Amino acid sequence: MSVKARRRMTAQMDRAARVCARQGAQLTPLRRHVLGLILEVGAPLTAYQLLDRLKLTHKGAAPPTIYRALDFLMEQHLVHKIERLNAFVPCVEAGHRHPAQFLICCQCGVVSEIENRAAANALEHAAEQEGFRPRNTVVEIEGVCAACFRPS
Amino acid sequence: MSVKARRRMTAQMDRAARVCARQGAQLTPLRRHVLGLILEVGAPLTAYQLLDRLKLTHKGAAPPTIYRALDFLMEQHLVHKIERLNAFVPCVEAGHRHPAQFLICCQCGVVSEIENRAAANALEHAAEQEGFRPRNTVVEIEGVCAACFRPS
DNA sequence: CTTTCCAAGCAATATTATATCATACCGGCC
DNA sequence: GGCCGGTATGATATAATATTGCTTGGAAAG
Ligand SMILES: [Zn+2]
Ligand SMILES: [Zn+2]
Ligand SMILES: [Zn+2]
Ligand SMILES: [Zn+2]
Repeated sequence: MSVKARRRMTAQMDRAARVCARQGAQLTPLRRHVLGLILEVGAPLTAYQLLDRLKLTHKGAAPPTIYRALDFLMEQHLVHKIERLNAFVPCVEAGHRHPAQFLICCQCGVVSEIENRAAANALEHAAEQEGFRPRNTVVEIEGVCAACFRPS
Repeated sequence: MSVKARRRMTAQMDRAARVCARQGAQLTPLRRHVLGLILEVGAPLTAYQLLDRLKLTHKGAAPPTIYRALDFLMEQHLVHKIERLNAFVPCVEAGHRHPAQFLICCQCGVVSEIENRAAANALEHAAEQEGFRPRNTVVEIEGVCAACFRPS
């Protein structure tokens, strides 16, 4: 892991701590550790992949351990679940509830979160035209990322 | 099941038959039966719910039976999977590949598929801005439907 | 008739997620 | 100190979802 990446990770962790403090939520060592695993890998990880990593340092971790931590982190808007992959990624704009939009490359597996207001607005409009009140919007776009399309 | 609903179902089944014929795909009795189960219920059903129903008339059906049928039906664009629910619904515009957009009511559970070009275009645009080539776009909007919001 | 292909049967297993009950810890409070 | 209520975690079991591998049978192609 590069110095740069480590610095970014620390910044994200600090941010997470502030977010939780603001909400009166407890970012316990365990939850912090799980968030750390998600941040350091930088790729979508399934609950059981996280569990395996957690077990290395946290003997006795079991499925509920990881799922509870993930539930907490999702409630605090620190991580997202990618439904198509049953995998979890850090939120790029941690701490705010916002419509989730993901680009999922089916060649290299990279998932990137985008925040496109125009698209979010269009979707909200579409829902309202049906008399529907959106609460939680998820967009998952599978395709080929720029890097894979032009393997320069 | 009402007469009207039955007629609609027959029409959808006929359409499915035409779609498959056009593709040289075999809508076998088993696959047809599974599609029928999905059409007649009109609510999202999980694979195992479908399996239970299938077993009533098709002794010996097992998980692969239903998953294979569902895979086929999805390939033919006759049904969609709702990732958030691990459940399957008929496609309202059967037979065409198209961006999937769903409104999921968290109160009554109703899922309705919409086809909003503006939103689809906005999303495609958003992806292309990142140099991403979308292949398969899924939108799942959870919220409160008109009926539940105004329980007149 | 033989080969080929594909759907379906069948058994086992893998993966993902939750239920339940017990224990530990931390604060306020008497 | 001793108790109490709330929250986080430990521990075990089980539920729910999905896939793999191998076999069989029947129809279509050659
Ligand atoms: Zn986010
Ligand atoms: Zn890629
Ligand atoms: Zn559709
Ligand atoms: Zn509703």
